[in-house]
Amino acid sequence: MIAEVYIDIPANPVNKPFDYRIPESLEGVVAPGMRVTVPFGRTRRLGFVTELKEVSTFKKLKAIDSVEDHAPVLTQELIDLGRWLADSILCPTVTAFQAMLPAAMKAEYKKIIKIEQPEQLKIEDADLASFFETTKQPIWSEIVKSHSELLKRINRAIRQGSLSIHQLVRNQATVKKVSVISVCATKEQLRLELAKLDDRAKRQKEALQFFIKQSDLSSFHSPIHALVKDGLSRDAITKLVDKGLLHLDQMEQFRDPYKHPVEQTKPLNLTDEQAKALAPILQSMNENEHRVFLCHGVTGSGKTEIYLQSIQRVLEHKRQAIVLVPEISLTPQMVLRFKGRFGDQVAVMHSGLSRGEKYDEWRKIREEKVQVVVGARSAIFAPFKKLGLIIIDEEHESSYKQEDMPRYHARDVAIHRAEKHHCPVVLGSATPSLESFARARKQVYTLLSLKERVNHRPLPSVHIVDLREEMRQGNHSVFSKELLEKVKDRLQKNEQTVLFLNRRGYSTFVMCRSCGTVVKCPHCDISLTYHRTQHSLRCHYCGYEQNVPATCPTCDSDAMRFFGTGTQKVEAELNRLLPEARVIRMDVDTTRKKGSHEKLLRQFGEEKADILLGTQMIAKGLDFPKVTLVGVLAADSLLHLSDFRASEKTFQLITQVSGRAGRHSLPGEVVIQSYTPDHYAVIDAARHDYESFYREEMTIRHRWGYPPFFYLVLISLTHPDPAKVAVAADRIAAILKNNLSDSTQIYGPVVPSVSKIKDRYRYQCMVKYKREPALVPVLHQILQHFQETGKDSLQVSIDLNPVALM
DNA sequence: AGCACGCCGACT
DNA sequence: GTCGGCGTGCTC
Repeated sequence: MIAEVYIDIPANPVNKPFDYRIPESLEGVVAPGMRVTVPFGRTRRLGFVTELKEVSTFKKLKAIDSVEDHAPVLTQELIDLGRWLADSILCPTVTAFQAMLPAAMKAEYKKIIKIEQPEQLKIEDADLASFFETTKQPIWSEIVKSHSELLKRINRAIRQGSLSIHQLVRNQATVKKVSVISVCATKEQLRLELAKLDDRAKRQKEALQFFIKQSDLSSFHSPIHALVKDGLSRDAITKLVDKGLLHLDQMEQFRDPYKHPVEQTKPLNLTDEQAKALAPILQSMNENEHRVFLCHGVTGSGKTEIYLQSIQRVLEHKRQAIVLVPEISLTPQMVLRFKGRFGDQVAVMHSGLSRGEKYDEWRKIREEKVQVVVGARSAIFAPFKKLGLIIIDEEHESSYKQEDMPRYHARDVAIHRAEKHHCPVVLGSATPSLESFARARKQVYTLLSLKERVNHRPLPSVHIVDLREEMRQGNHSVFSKELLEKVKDRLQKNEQTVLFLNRRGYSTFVMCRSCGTVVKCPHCDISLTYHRTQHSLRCHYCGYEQNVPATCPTCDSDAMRFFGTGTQKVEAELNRLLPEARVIRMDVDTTRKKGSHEKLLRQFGEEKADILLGTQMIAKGLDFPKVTLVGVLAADSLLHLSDFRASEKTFQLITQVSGRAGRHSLPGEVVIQSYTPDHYAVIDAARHDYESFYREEMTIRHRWGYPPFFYLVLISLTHPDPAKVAVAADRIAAILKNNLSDSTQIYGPVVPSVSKIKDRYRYQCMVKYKREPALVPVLHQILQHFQETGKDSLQVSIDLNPVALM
């Protein structure tokens, strides 16, 4: 038998299956979807078996070395999905496979130097021989790092055959094991041993007495650490194991990040609206019919309950469900809602888990120990065999699109998988993406509308504050008079406030007042942000950090001033203006440590703070009864991005943040501060009028030829040498113009607004098209010709349907 | 991605 | 003459 194998090298020239002979010893063991180690060129690599066959067009086949998995890690459906994905987003097929598996399953490659002829080596190079005698595990890469002076001599020894190099392929995935003790003796035998034991063996006697006391010895088993915790001695137990009275077993265990028992909840009564929305989803499941639903429901309209009750039906049908939630709203609160309803049938996948935990959650899915997975983007690849439903909450979120290779959109993958499984997809959002809403309008998707909050809580009243007016009246603070008054009022009433600002750090840039120089990152084309806690300037793109210059680096004047406002500055302002207020700040800087995100939210929930101040990450999912005021400090901070989705993002953000107010019995109020208070994104968000925003934005998209009216492709090039990128960009633009149809428009090459990142200069070309059959072949050709490998080379990245034009 | 092959310059 | 620079091309 012959296996087709995709080699674990994400590069163009090896992006095709390689044939390998299956040795007799592995006949019947190797199956499609398994990982194998194979000899490749002069190295050994991991590969994915995609197919078995009888004949190959190749004459001399190498044999598979070993199999890495007992059972396939990719189902047939996922293998096909990987191929489809690679084709549709132009990435190597292995990259697609890799994305479907937890990181722990990525192979680790090591080269180890082995001594073949110790005697010969001693004669030829006694020095080297003694070096290898003292190093236990001579790993090639480590020797290159710390003993590079030896390399020449090692190479010569290899040529002469006294040393050789061994390629190791290590699978990082490890299964956690626990030692379990059972008893393989009768009580009689135990009593006999007890009598025989020396008086000094006090601990062994204790242990024996413990086991004699057990009611049912034959079925007794317990992890060894539990026995130790109960006061028995580990040494005594192992002694008894040695004597053959006890038995020690290794048992596989899942690492469980959510081990606390969860109180079970029951389905809630649905409102008429909710019931009306749920019915067609259930019907579609009953009929095994693939349909895409767009559930457009205002914040607080009870979409989650609809999800939960649809999943209920999935489980009744003995099928499985995937629930995608944006990473930042995958809070413990959210997880609890699903665990509360479905208990241990739920696996959770998100970045906060350790490698091992993620691997175990994944294994629970593959081994069919769970029926539901709640997770961020990559959970869309959960290896379920009988999918009954896929839910994508907050469907408009840009985090569903992976921003680096493989650049897939979880929504597209979901729809593709659901088609294969003949099951529905439910997209949920209070602010659907224009693409999705347009499809619903065209009846490609089925629209489900929830216009009211559950229990008929009114949507919060929204006030827009004109910051220009505020400036004219001499108020240069980050707080308008109105907002500050309202915050004070909440403090007095013992209610809580959420303040939202989309910038972290203290101030966004440092400028010299006398010559206008702005301090920039030496590696990126971006101004540095001042962080007050460390009193340093930092680059939010590459992490570069430097001290604040005392004088201007250009003109040497000491007129360096801080401009722009970040969360740190707002925090300082709050402390100054309202010293009695307790403030929690949440941004990347305060939530870097594992678990701190949850900790801060818990503190706020327990009313240990009056004000929650934060960036993006507080816009979603928060549901605290005492929050009656939400302030958006700079509503237009996103509007000035040179991105056709700027208005859409602004509208979504304001709507989402506003939704945090007044979710319970106390009525909510929202204050939006803006320099462009008459922008339709601001006004429509304030009026909670999605339809109106949709109409205005669609007119603009139509006028400028943006999605959903046209499709986009963004081709980005980077190179350390600005001249080289420019040349390549020109040539690529020419190829596009020559090979694509006339109705397709090619823009660029242009230098993007951030022209350099991490010492690499950037250029971009954009393609706008409606129908373009030649597109994929032409893009393939470009990748083939221009994509180089290596660090100081031209990097070409192609983004089909980009979500951001950065 | 690695690694070898291969063809040019500056050294024991 | 050799060592070693990195351009090119292949890996079932």
